[in-house]
Amino acid sequence: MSDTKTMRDPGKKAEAKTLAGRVYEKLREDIVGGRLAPDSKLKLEQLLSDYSVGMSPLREALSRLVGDMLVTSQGQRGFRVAPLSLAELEDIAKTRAFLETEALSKSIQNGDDDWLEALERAYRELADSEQALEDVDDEPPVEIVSHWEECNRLFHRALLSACGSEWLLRLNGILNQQMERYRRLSLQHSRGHRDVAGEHYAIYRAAKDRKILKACELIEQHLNLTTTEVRDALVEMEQAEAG
Amino acid sequence: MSDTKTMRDPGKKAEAKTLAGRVYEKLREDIVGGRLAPDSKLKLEQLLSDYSVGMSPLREALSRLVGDMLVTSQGQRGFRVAPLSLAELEDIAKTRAFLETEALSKSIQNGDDDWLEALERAYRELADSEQALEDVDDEPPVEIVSHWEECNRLFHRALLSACGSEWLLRLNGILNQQMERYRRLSLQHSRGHRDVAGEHYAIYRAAKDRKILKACELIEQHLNLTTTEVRDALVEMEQAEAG
DNA sequence: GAAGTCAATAATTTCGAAATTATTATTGAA
DNA sequence: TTCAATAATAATTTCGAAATTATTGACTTC
Repeated sequence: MSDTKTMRDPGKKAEAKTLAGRVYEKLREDIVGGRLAPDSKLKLEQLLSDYSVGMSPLREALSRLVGDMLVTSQGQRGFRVAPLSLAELEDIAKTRAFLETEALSKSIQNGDDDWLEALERAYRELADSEQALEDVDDEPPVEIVSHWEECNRLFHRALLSACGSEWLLRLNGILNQQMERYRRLSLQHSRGHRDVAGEHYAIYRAAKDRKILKACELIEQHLNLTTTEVRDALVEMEQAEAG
Repeated sequence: MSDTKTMRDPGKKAEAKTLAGRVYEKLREDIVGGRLAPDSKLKLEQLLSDYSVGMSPLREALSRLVGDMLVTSQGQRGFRVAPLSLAELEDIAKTRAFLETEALSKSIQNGDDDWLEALERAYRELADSEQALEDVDDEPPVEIVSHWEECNRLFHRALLSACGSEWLLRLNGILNQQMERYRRLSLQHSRGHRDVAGEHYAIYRAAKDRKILKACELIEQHLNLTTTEVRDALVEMEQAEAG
């Protein structure tokens, strides 16, 4: 029987112990996953029953989300889900590319054998989950998709993990979370004309071979392709709304 | 009589309307200003009476500070002021220089006449406040120092304001706030062998003349000098503690 | 009819005590 | 004496209702 108290999995963050922490995570997932619509009002009474908690942990969770810029609050007028916009997408994408190429470059420079080993493991897990996605015909079940998203996140993390700057990673993480909102939004509109697995492999090889410039170019291209997909989806949605 | 409702001063953020917001600002100032010692425990009962508020706004303020990385919280064990360390100082300094040079470069590229005008105003205010600092003999009164800090912040803001990326500014702002904690700490130990006013003038001129590379070099040097001062002060303090 | 005032309603914000959890002190056994 | 278990204490966390503030709609006035 595994003891959860001693299971300090360093990769996965331990499940929050306080109610406030758990609500924070649930709310964040619901915002990033799009179940709470961008710019929609967050009515406290509604949330109280939806998440089955009292006022204090709920407000605490919302306050933390304000810090993450996933929720906005205007004094005495409650909370809203942070809005999405084309302009902000461009901004987030550019800034993220800037941070991520820097981190990748430093990571390849500094990364030791342990880093390479962890990178290989992360890549293989990602490749496996991408294979699993290929193997299903139509709509992949959420479980598979959700596992791929986890692997994808961990692969990117592994790539940058040796950059030597906790703050660079942290700031990039904030942007990742923002970008993830946009990406999830565009999942339905995805046309699937992209070889994401191939892109990942190329990045992995360049990093493994310590080709800094090549790896940075590839990851920038990788991010840009995602951005383009999201942008198209967003434009389409805004046109659908207007028309 | 001036109507505060219509006074939307865009530079200064309007005073928070809720109790939670005001406590947040007070707490933040007390942490950045060093009145709450790094790594010290934040006892709720103490804070309740110190800031004369109830539990809810206090916890809300603390939660937001956790998001700003000025406070840490470990589930069921309360809050602590985020610790300071030499290693983190280096990290923050490097990351900040990276973001700030990028933002300055973009700002000079994009900045129009309005930007230049605002920059000139900000510089002149800063220069005035630096003159005021020169004019007093011994310990300058807190009022003067505090005004200089405001001007300094606004000058740096004006420099970067045309960079075209809200997120770059926001992330840099987070790092500024962190750096400010360290800088305040080192104020007592400052040896005054620095011509900060001269540095500011040089940066201002380079930006005004659109010399991108020169301006970036100067601001990087400017930040590095501050970092060195802070580092020396920190080492000295740690030695004093150990000895 | 438009604009402003004022009550009624609905929402957010705040309080203080109850419940839960960590920490310390004490006791008993090896 | 040391260690483990347990009781006492101190702290954090949570609840639900009271207080405050915004919003809505009816009503009067210009």
